[in-house]
Amino acid sequence: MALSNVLSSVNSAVFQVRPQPFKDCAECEVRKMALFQGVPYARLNWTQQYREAEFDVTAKNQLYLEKIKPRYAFTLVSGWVALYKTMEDGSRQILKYALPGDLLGFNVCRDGTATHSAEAITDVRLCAFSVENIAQMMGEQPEIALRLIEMNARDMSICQQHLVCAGKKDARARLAYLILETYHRVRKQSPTDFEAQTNSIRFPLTQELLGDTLGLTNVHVNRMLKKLKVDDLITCQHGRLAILDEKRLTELAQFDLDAQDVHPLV
Amino acid sequence: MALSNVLSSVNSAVFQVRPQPFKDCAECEVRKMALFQGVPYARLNWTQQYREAEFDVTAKNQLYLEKIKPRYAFTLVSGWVALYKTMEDGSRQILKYALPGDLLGFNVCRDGTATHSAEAITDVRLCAFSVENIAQMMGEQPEIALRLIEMNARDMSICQQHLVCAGKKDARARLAYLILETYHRVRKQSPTDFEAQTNSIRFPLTQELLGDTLGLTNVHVNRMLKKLKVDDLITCQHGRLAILDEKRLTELAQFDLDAQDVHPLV
DNA sequence: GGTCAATACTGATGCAGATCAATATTATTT
DNA sequence: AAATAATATTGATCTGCATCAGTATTGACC
Repeated sequence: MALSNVLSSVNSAVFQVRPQPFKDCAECEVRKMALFQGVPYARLNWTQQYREAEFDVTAKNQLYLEKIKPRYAFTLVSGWVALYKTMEDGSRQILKYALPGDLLGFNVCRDGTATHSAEAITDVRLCAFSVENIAQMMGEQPEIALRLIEMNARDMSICQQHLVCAGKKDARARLAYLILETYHRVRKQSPTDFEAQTNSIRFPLTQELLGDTLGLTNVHVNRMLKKLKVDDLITCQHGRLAILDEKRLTELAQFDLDAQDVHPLV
Repeated sequence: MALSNVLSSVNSAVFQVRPQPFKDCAECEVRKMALFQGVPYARLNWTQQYREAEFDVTAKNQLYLEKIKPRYAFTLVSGWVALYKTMEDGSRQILKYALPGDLLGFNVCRDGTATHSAEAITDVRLCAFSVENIAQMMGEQPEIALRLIEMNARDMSICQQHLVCAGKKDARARLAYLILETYHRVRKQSPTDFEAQTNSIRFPLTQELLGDTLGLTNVHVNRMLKKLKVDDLITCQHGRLAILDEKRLTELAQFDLDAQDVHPLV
């Protein structure tokens, strides 16, 4: 992706603020997966006050950009967001696809600028927290800090596994790994996007995005995807992906389901 | 490294318990870099009670192993530890080199088993916490939870940067990156291993270890290392590494010093 | 339904880094 | 100091994926 693409998005209107009033925390469909998971029901009017706004952002817009101070951290309510770092030559490495419940933009450089950029892959809805309020929020509610530690542990494990893929696996295994990881994450974090009948998930990732995630070219992703299809391991078309033979795919990918559910010792 | 190598280390005696009594937290040389950083001086007798033992472990022994329940989490007091995942073919991907102050073995799978293995690269000293006590410790002292979040943010950023290297950079840039990152980490976390005179650090990593970190063969690491030497960017011999031209090396590696110091929004 | 842009697909060729096979050097042990 | 093991170094060859250069298909918009 060209760098100009990123920069132009910033100058154009990125956010559409959702009409007030937005939903209460008590009615939030992702709270049980998100940062406020452990907050008792009776105290949700307390969490409420830290919510700044809800944003709806359409696909291909940037939520925040590397080297720029973000005004908000977000909980992703619905849709997919790609977090990525941009290289000097304008290409990018995708670090993670955020799914509903995930926390975005919480870690920054010492000067307050973002360490990476975030792009809406689909239309998304975001719950925004002003960066100024977060320290206070964390201090007042210890269960939030513990939940953050838990979410960090999971994210860390996922990142480490991607590193293993990049360092030690060939293109086909890496692709199979990403597919399986995504399949399991979607089932957990976005269950309405899973259809049991066909064992398939909504899958909005283009072959270029897959390449930017795996350190491969879109051309080579295409060839490996074809291999997985002709081997009757998956089907992938019209924005849906079906797992046809999870067992064989898991072996091929050296995918470890246990490592998807890592916890701190607390 | 062959898998048998790992397993044999477990069966042999791994730990030598250091003669009691061990140092107080108040005298600990790494506390200000470690998990107890924020604990007020007056309350260090409180942290004290959670420390289980001190261990001295000699180079090439394993501290804990993937898929096995560890009995302790550790703060590394001195020396270098490699954290790695083992592949089906017996090769390994090194995830991180732990340096003094780093916390080891804190994240585990749901069943309590380690997600990765840990090997002492040099002789090391460890401060051990029994896994049973950690939850209580974290609950009683909120500044410990916040410090953990901070350490997680830093580790996450480092892991993401390695992912970028593996996905987007050629062998020479990756090697240069690892060298610079290690150089800066050693200066901060193990200042006695830095010599300003020669701008050099203690560097116990073999070319095989470098390869296992970067997803390269030891043969290719050797060739790239030679390139960096003939270009007068570094010297590397007898367990020491000197940076001769940090500016050019930084450019070549696309190394970003800001990303070494990532913080949560608290 | 037609136009246009984005995405998917295919073939030919090139190269960075792996693999294989030694030899040389350095560190460790006796 | 000699023996041994570990690590480093070098050359020759091979290969997985990149690159280049298209064509085909799909989806979005008028």
